[in-house]
Amino acid sequence: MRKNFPMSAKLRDVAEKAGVSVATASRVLSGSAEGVRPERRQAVVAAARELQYVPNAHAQALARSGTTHIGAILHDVSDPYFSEIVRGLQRAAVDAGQLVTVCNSYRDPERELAYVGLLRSQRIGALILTGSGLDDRSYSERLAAQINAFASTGGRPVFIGRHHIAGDAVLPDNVGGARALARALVTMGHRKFAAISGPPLLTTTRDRLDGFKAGLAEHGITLDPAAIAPGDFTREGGMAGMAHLLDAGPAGYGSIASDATCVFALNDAMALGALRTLRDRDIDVPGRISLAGFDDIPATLDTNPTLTTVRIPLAEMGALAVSLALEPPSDELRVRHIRSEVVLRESTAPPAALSR
Amino acid sequence: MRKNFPMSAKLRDVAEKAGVSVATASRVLSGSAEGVRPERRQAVVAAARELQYVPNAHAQALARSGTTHIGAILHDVSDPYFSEIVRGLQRAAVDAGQLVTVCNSYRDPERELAYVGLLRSQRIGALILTGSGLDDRSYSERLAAQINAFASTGGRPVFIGRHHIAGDAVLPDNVGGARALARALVTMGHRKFAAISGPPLLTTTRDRLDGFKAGLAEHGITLDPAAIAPGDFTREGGMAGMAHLLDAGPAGYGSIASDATCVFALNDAMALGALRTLRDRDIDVPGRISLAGFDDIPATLDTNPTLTTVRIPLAEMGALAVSLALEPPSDELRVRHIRSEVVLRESTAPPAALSR
DNA sequence: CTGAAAGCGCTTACAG
DNA sequence: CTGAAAGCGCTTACAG
Repeated sequence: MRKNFPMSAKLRDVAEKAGVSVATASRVLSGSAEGVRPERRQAVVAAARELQYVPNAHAQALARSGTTHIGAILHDVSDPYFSEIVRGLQRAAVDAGQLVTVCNSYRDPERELAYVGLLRSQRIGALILTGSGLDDRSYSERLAAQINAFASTGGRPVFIGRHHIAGDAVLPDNVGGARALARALVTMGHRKFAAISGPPLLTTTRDRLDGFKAGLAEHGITLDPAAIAPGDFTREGGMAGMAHLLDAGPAGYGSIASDATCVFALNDAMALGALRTLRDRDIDVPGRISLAGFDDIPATLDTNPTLTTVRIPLAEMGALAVSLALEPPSDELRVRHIRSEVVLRESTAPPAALSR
Repeated sequence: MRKNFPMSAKLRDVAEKAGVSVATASRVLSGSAEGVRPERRQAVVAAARELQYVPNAHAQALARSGTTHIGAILHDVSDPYFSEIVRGLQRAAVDAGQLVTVCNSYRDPERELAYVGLLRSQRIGALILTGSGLDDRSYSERLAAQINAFASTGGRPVFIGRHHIAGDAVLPDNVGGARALARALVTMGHRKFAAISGPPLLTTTRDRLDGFKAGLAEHGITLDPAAIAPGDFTREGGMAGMAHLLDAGPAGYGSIASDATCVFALNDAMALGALRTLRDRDIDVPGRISLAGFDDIPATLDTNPTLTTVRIPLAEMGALAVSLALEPPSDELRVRHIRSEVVLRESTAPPAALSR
């Protein structure tokens, strides 16, 4: 590509114009040495400006064997959960003088693996793998092989979210957050629950569901498996999940609306969808049914009612991952546990039976 | 960086292991030639896999003088407007086998300029400048100089949004959309309007405001300058803008609430903020005041009431920009005009005086 | 303080 | 079909 175009000015052009050697030009332009006579320095700077010189980063990367590029692989930048993480990641990366290449895997393991290879070939210094791990043996092993190869050549992989692979990681407290949420809802007076789940193999799904069940169990409450609708962490999934609960419902009850008083959607995107379905059917939230999500994405403040959720500091997690990746490597695994926090808003209230 | 680490396998290693020359190894691995004897081909492939060989993209870029990388500079990926554009951009880029590096300028001209340089040095093949232009002479000239330098070496710049710089562009119809919105609102019965504006120098702000005024003017209605609150295209700006309108209001009226029946927030993010302020003050929307935004970001469906807005196909714009950038260069300027469309939802209704 | 030269890891005419 | 060699545009010991 770009075959028959005038090439952009190169270091040699600058050096010639300034009447110095390329070595000297390189020294002043990449600042690696301050020991250049002021007059020459200025000549070089002037020549570079005049020629609109921009160094060829590839040549630099090759000569230095290293880049100032970070790679990030995540589900989808336009998903608010990830876009918040990316925000923090970008901020921290820029502060450290790093550029970041963002790749959307759409939760496709093959695509993720392919991106790891692509980013490795870019000789990125660090790779942030954002998003849930997968309870899949073969996938984990293949990913681990790639990641280890990357790390063995000095690359710095960092995971955000629980994976079945040893490595530096930033781990949100999905279990603890969901447990705390369950406790809060029980304290509020709820006894019968339903849930809208996430993709079955994601560790995030499992952790949040396990945590929630554990919180209920503390009060002797169990979550009827029939009251767990399948979901996929999207708004549409939340709509469908809620419809599933309302229409099919736990066997014998006809509909959860006549039974459960509170629904836990495993993430906010689905909670937004669930809220939409409830509203379309004129089911009052929280009057007739309470609804809670997880993540605390910005949109939770714009719904009416505002959404009860579990806050995890997404942007901070992104920034933290970058700083982990940029710290000098160490022999021991670095894992940062991120506290989550229940945020009670308008979508949850004591069940009608109590408030009557 | 990565100094005392075992280097990753290089082509020479693969070639040795396979018992062929690096030329041959290169040919089979980069597929540039199918004319390699099957047995050797297989040996090379096997060796590459065994060594976990990943080509060094920098060496390739240098040897080929070209990359498969696209750069994009935009305000902020976590802003839903841009995150939608990025989604489309990513999709189209990946389909074309391109990686994309996303840079957040935060609307800082200096930062934007710096990124253009950085991306040029990465020898990206195309650069997508996303976001509004700026009515600023000095900025436009400096940016134009950089862009022209990029283009003159075969780079493909594409603008999304109106800039004061000649170049291929994807242009949403801000003027027409705002005009159509004004018409629709007048048809609905509104006669007195207020607005929450955007950053003053952005062409987007100007276009939307001009279009809106033009639409009102068709019906002999003028927008009182005092009824235009300053804003900044953020949710917080929308909250403040609405508060400004409610508290200060046009001189002589005390508050727009007692005068205007409809508020136009120049983008959806601000409309969300405005809605929040109205709700906090128990002002019914659309009962007492109608509210409209612009962009049709996904969140407009999750508010209650849902938000009237002007839809511009953000993801498609991103994809279109990529395809413009990837088309073979041409001598004439390519400009794609993107139609916008008024979407009436629950936040607008005939003014109370009419419906009474 | 400065320059000539080797080397970073590939690709690609050019011969054979 | 295959290999030796030049070249992509830098950086950086190594001499001076």
